[in-house]
Amino acid sequence: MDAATKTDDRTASSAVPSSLGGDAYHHGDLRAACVAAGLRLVDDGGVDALTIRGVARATGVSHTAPLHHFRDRDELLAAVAQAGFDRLMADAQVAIHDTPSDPVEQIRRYALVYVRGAIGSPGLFRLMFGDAACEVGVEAYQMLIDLVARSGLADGDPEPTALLIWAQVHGLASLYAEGKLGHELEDLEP
Amino acid sequence: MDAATKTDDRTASSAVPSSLGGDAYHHGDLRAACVAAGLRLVDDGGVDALTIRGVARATGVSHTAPLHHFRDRDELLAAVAQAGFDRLMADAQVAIHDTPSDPVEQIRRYALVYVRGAIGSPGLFRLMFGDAACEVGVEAYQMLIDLVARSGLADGDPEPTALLIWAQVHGLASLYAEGKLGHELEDLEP
DNA sequence: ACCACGTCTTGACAGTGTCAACTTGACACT
DNA sequence: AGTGTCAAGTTGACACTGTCAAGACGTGGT
Repeated sequence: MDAATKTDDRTASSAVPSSLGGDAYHHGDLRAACVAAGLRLVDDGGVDALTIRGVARATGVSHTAPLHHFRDRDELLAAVAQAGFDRLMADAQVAIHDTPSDPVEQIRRYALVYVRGAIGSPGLFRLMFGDAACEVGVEAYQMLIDLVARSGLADGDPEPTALLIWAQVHGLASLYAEGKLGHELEDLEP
Repeated sequence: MDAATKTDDRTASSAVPSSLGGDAYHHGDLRAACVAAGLRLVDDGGVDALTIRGVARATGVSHTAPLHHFRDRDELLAAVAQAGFDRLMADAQVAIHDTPSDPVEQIRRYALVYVRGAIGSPGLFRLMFGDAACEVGVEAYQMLIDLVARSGLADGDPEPTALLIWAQVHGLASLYAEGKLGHELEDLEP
């Protein structure tokens, strides 16, 4: 067991507004520790393995301690999904940063990050798009809209085009995450 | 309902629910009844509402009776997903039957059935594509491959083209099922 | 000093999946 | 007849989960 206690880096979700109250208390930062443990549990074990008592055990606290940071299990799931989106956005930003003058190439790299994320962490991907985490993920979509707008692929409103691209990429990623695809598209990966 | 199709395999040949008065010790066809109840539970309540004890209550048997027809909960989920695919296939067959000479139109109708199914029963759709029901659903994919092969849209192997179409349609359907889309594509529905 | 509040703990309750052992009914056989 | 086998359904139990109600701990404010 590593890093279960006192995870003191920018682990996740400092972008959350102040409505969720303070952090850094007795445990150090139990909320962030729960999210980190939740990411690990989801990665090996799927969404079902992400339980309140599971993250409590993983962080070494009692079984109801996480409930002081998440109203119920759905809120814990949403927080972990938010962390997944943060990671996705960060990866996309890194992948895009190399070619700031080629928006079409940026869209392609965005799609690659998306699909690779689904392949690498199918459980997390399924949580991000398959559960009550509805509000979350809007930023990732907005990012694609901006890319399409800058690419000139769409005349006028970029949203319909972005929607189709999103659906195409999301569909491929979903099928990969479900294991329904093998290596048909491996040649897509540069 | 389309419950009594091929669900019978080991009930001793006859065992027809003659005089299903309700007091029979042996339920007429508990397996089919569990699948039907499971479809209802999933429709209103989502995948989490589909529990062994739930279908047992809905069918009026004891809480472990379904376990004689489904090894565990996953097998129950898979059976309900299979029923969903059966319904999807039947709807697609009906929609396609009108225009046997226009494969491209058939593909369009297939996609519409797919997306409409996701909108009409998001919980069932999520179960069909979001859980351990991996093996299931191959027939629906095979059907699309056949349509593409007959349409002449692909030169040679129809599978890559079918895969892209499937991903596009599946992505749209997923986003609808998750409630991430409103009515942007309503004009697609004729 | 004191008190308040946020944090965590203990303890409990209702559901759930799943197993073991038993009972009931329907068939086949000699 | 009787007997046996076996699928189908029952009760009961165990471990696990989410969630609530009180109480204990420690830190900060006054």
